[in-house]
Amino acid sequence: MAEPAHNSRGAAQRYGARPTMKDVAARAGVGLKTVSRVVNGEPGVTPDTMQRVQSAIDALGFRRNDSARILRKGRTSSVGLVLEDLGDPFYSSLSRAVEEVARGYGSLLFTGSSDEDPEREQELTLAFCARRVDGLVIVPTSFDHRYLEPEIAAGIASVFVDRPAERIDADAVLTDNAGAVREGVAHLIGQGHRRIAFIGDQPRIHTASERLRGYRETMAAAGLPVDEAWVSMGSTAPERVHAELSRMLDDPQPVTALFSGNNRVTVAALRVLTASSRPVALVGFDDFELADLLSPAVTVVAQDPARLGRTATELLFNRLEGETGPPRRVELRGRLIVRGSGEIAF
Amino acid sequence: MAEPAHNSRGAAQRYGARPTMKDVAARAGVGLKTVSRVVNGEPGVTPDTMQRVQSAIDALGFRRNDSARILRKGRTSSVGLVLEDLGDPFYSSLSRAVEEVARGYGSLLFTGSSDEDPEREQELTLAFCARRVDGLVIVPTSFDHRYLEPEIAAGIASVFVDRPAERIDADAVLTDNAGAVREGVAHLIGQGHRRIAFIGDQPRIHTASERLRGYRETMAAAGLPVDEAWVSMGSTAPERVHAELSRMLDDPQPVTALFSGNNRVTVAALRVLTASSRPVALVGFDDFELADLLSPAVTVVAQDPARLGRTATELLFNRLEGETGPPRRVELRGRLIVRGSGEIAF
DNA sequence: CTGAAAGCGCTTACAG
DNA sequence: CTGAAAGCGCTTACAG
Repeated sequence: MAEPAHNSRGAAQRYGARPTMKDVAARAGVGLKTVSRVVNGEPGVTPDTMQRVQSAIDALGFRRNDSARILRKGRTSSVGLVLEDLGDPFYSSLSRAVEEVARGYGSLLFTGSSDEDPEREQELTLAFCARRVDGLVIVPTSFDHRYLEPEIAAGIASVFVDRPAERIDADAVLTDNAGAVREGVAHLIGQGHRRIAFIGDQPRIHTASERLRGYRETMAAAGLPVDEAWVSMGSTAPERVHAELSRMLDDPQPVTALFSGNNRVTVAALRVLTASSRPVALVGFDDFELADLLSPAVTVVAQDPARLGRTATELLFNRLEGETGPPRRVELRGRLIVRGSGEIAF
Repeated sequence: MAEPAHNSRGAAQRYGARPTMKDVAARAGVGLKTVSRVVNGEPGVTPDTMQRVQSAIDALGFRRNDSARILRKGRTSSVGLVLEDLGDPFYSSLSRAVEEVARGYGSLLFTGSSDEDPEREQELTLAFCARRVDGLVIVPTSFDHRYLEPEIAAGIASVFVDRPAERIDADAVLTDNAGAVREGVAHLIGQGHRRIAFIGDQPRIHTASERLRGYRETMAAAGLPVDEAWVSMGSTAPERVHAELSRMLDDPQPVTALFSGNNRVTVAALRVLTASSRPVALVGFDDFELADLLSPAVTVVAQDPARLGRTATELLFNRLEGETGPPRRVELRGRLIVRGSGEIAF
């Protein structure tokens, strides 16, 4: 990064311009501490003095430098949020909820996307720690969070959300993924389906493998065999989903229903199913906008991203306010929303 | 907010625990400056000394406090993003693009939602300024940005995006809203429509009034009268859109086409149109996921939120790297995407 | 009611 | 190659 420009007088142009409390004190003819009192609304200043200080503040365009304040005070009143992709609707709802709660506690929010890259997650998280955020809300992507141990020991609160921490014991707020999938798959079985496909995200992602587990358990409980050709885990890129689903549909013994492992898979699958001649039942994991307007409308197992974010952030601030006790794990239930696509009977 | 807990020894529990460079120096038996050199990878340290310092760092779990560093250096390597709603897909795409560019310049991102409340915009923006962000990217909602003048004078770069600044001269990256609407409305006229409705956001929002202007200009240019009953500006809450559109459709002389002023209006309108017995043409402002899967698929005038964010942030960093010159205004073109709903002829 | 001194944890500018 | 002193802009603890 470029350094700030300096002018010929050798003073930093950009930041040297900024008046400080010392400048205000000099102009108002008072001590530094008096300015500090006025700026922070502390009592014990004559109305007359206060007036003089305020005039100096206005004249100079002074604004307190919170970086300096933070250094002295300890608390930064900021929270870091690390997630997979700020641009994804699921995470943006979650983010907004985190923001609202943090705001209620007077905290500002740093956000960053890990892009499902463990190294990037770590880099971001530690950068937030270096800024001394009071706490972290993390949608983790890495397999080892021991890198956070010194930070946590030093007092940075952290709550994991959507997925649990790996190799450390930490607060986590999750959806009961396996349970939610069980409900969705059982629903398909209830409609008479026997050959049910499952297309999910990369198996190394905790939620993805949990959801797969829910699928397998439900099939097994119903005494239905699972042909491994019906199961596909990997990238949620549309091309891959298209290819896999097409393969399953073109089989001489095609699947008659699909459970899709997240909203990206659902959207990609919809494009294939719309083009398909044979009706195929679909239940998707995660709700999405307009699901009710498609034909057929899409049956989903919905998570509540805002609630995940809100719950996690409340937990974070409880910790910051001194709540001790062992790490907590909160599980939220998914909710089956019946709309049509999941009720296409076999 | 609660103050950090203090223990009975009177030391700050949370932050007192944190080792500093001084602690590292003491443990390694070197001077403070040597630690600083090692931490920052500066040259001129014996491998042996470096080794000793590194051991001390690891043993103590030291991480440089960037708040302190920032105070001394001037630059904070952070950017503040203020927008309407982090949870809205349009803005979350924009945010992600801002994040990517900022990351490329080594900057962290503060984000905050104004919720279309001018006071909240100002509060957030000035809070970011107090943290001494290097620059601001703002989707403005207030009618007067003179509150930013001292900050800008003091060197905080700022770029407005999606909507221009009011009452100050500042860099802005916008979509040519009126132009894009003209294209969409002309398209409807081309399909034979004469009674075309326009439902938009609150008229005090710049983009909303610009889009309305585009509608009126196109109708006028085509020599078509506009019945004021066809025009409705206000909240984009689904209930209001439902009521207004229903009113227009139930009229003895109903509208035969609708231009919807943004994605929230489009979504709300779709629910009404789906239930309508008579086919009504629709062109929406802003593209949205799955628009192509609805029946009919939805014709839109698309903006590129990621490009808006990227362009604005690039401009911001150009300024931070010393580009002077008068405020710039960049206008991006909208793009008509023909999918079906806009081609329902009269 | 008011203010001078010390210190938060770093970097800068300088000297050895 | 190494380090002591001063300072970034505030707040804290204390004295008057």
